[in-house]
Amino acid sequence: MRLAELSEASQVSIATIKYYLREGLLAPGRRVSATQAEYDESHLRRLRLVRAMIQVGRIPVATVREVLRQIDDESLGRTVRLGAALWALPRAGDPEPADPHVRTAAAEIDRMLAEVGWSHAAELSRLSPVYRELVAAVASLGRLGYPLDAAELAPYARLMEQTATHDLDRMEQQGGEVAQVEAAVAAAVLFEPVLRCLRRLAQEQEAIRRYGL
Amino acid sequence: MRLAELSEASQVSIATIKYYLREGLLAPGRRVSATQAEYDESHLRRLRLVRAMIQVGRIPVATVREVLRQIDDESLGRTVRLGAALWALPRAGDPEPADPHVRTAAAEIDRMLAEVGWSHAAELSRLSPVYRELVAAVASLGRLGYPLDAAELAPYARLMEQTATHDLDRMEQQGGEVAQVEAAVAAAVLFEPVLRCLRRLAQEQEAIRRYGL
DNA sequence: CATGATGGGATAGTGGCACTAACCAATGAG
DNA sequence: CTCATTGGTTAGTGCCACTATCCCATCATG
Repeated sequence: MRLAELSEASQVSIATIKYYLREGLLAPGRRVSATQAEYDESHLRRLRLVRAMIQVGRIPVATVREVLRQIDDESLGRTVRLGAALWALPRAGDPEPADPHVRTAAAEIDRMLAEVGWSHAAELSRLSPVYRELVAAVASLGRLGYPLDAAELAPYARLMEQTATHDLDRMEQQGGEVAQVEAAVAAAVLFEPVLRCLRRLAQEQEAIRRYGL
Repeated sequence: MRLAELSEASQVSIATIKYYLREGLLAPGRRVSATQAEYDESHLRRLRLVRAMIQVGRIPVATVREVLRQIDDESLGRTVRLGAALWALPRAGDPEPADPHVRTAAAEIDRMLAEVGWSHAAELSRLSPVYRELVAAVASLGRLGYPLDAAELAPYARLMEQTATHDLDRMEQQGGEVAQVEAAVAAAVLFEPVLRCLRRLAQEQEAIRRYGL
């Protein structure tokens, strides 16, 4: 497959593919000669993943590069690679630890972690960028006047635990290690719009059920 | 409260507040005189909502304006106002109906709606921009090689149904109508990062549980 | 009353980011 | 031979959320 064909198959313009090559989001093709390069299915798959992360997941190019670096790091085992790829994802700034809203948010989240039984890995969790992002999100809700305590967070956490089980089940159906980690990233990133839409549809349904049309 | 005080209380720069006033995201203050204006708690609350929507929810300014217009539309009842505000939120482009991935995605979603019992409002659902966004999201997953069928969507839908119940319970705890609709928007928009983080934490937990550290 | 701060209004500029267009010399296919 | 394609490079575009600056009519204070 040449560049033009890759562009045709992926519906991504040649200029954009060149840009991705430049930015290191796509491995260079196998050089057939000094001015010809051959691309294969793996390039097409990777290109689609990149597009999906950027367009559907709205992930900045620099972050995508970082995630891909983890996916392709052969020196890591599956779990670590998966974790590393997921840890590379968050894009929110860290919370300000002096802010009182942040302090109460962190305290409630810790209580919630204990409540749902994730506390055996609470130390690990606190290291995770996801944890800090969660603190920031809960704090900003508190600042807005919608405080969330451990009791309110816990049921949501349990529901997300169930979705996570589904997610990993789906991941395990994939073949190779790279494909599995790619599937996990896809699940983490691309599934989010799906869940978001399902939740809003469910909200509409529930509102209709409660208050009529 | 004068502009400088509003800026101080909200930690939003005067220039930015002026920008929001210009863009119609914030009602002008009560004019005390030709060159003085007075702002109150409602301005502060609204300003915080706007900031949260833009910074946490990454919602474009034009969309925020549209959502606020619905929130403030006194001529609508609560349910309609809520629906209108939520319908104003989506920002993804409509799917291309000719695309085969889109067609299968739509078919599976319709089967899923029937399966989870939302079909009594399926016609309404299909009108909703959320529905079209869902179709686009599922289609793009399919294009990436991760097809989702009705059987896989349904459990997620049921889980989101449970979160939606929680959401509306929380909303009903709010006092006035505007506050309730604002709370619903906050739930729809600002809760998403919280859910996203919880899901990723849960994925980490589950990965550790399955594969060890 | 003098003076410095504050207000609204307006306009132009900034910085980040994801492309996008254009050009180039080398090369390969028909 | 001739024309299309390649990788590489550079500069430009368009959007968007601010941000900075100016203007000058007030207003608060001494």
